[in-house]
Amino acid sequence: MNHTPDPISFHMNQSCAEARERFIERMGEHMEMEGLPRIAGRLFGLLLVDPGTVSFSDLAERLGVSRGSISTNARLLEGKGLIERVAVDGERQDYFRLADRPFVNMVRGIAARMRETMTLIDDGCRDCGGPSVNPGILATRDFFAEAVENLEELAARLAERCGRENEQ
Amino acid sequence: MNHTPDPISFHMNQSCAEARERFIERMGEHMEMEGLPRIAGRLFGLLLVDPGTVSFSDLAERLGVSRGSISTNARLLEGKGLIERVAVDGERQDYFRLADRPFVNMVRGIAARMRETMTLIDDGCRDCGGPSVNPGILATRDFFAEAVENLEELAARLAERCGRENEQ
DNA sequence: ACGATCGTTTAATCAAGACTGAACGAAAGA
DNA sequence: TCTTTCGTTCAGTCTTGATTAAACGATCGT
Repeated sequence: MNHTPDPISFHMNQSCAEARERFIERMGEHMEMEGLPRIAGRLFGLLLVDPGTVSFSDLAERLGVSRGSISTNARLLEGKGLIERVAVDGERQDYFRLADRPFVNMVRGIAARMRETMTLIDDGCRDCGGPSVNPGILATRDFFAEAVENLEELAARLAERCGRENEQ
Repeated sequence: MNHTPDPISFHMNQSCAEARERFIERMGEHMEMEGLPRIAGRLFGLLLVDPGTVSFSDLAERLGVSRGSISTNARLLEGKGLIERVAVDGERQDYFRLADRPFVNMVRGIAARMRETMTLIDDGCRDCGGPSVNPGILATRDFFAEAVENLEELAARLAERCGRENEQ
């Protein structure tokens, strides 16, 4: 208790902790911009910063939100393949950690949504294919096709790199 | 007036019109899912299937929305580089059509936003200073870097292809 | 000058969803 | 069995943002 911490490392830890907090908030804002609940983004950010597993109630406490919010948003992130729920032997609580390849799954999710858009436009091309169709719709379809291909390429590259580095 | 249309082409037009309506609505729902106003999606869908240019008030009438909504959402889509506002010589009204190089600017916009988030994370890393930057934050930063690079690559490819096809 | 028509803006309404707190059923430990 | 702790769910609150109608300034035609 009466131990004065080393001023340098104390300052380091201090600023590091602040940096982590900022990172978590930033991720919350970013994910909110992307259409997800802010709490989901903060939860993801917390698990990104925290190397180990974090318990359900720790999440609620550290993020300062209700257990209900943790339940909902954790399930959401699980569904997106960004985090994983793990059982700890002696413990009754659920624990969470980052999924194996969170960003790969994230990009794949985006690609899937875009592919949906593409097929929607594709159907439009086919059904509205009268003589007087706007040629712009064809270019649009091509764009989505290329974008989807591009994203899946990116996902593959990320997956490969991920596998090389720590074969998760 | 007393001209009975060719039954085949008449039926074509009929089903085509229905298909277009459906397409417009679906595009509205889809864009709503993507975080844009539904009207913006329907407006975009209308210009996708309709050849040529459509006037401001035609948009309002055909979509059954107020002129204010057209004003707001058309500006939004213009900002994203998806549609263009064109002046018709004899007309006072504004006319709209699909943008010449759709999506290039859109992709650039997405890339810019991601780059912004990335630099924010970067700053956070730097503030933390020491050699012991959180590995999770580093991985996130790297992911954003690669994603941004990837997007800008895609934008460049699209721009080039666009320029080849109609040398604008 | 006047009236009409254009697009924009603003205040107000309205719906969607994020978040919470309490209630609930399940499971573990006493 | 009783109590506690767990995660989920549901009703309710609250915020955000989409949409509209009306007011507005600008511009054209007369």
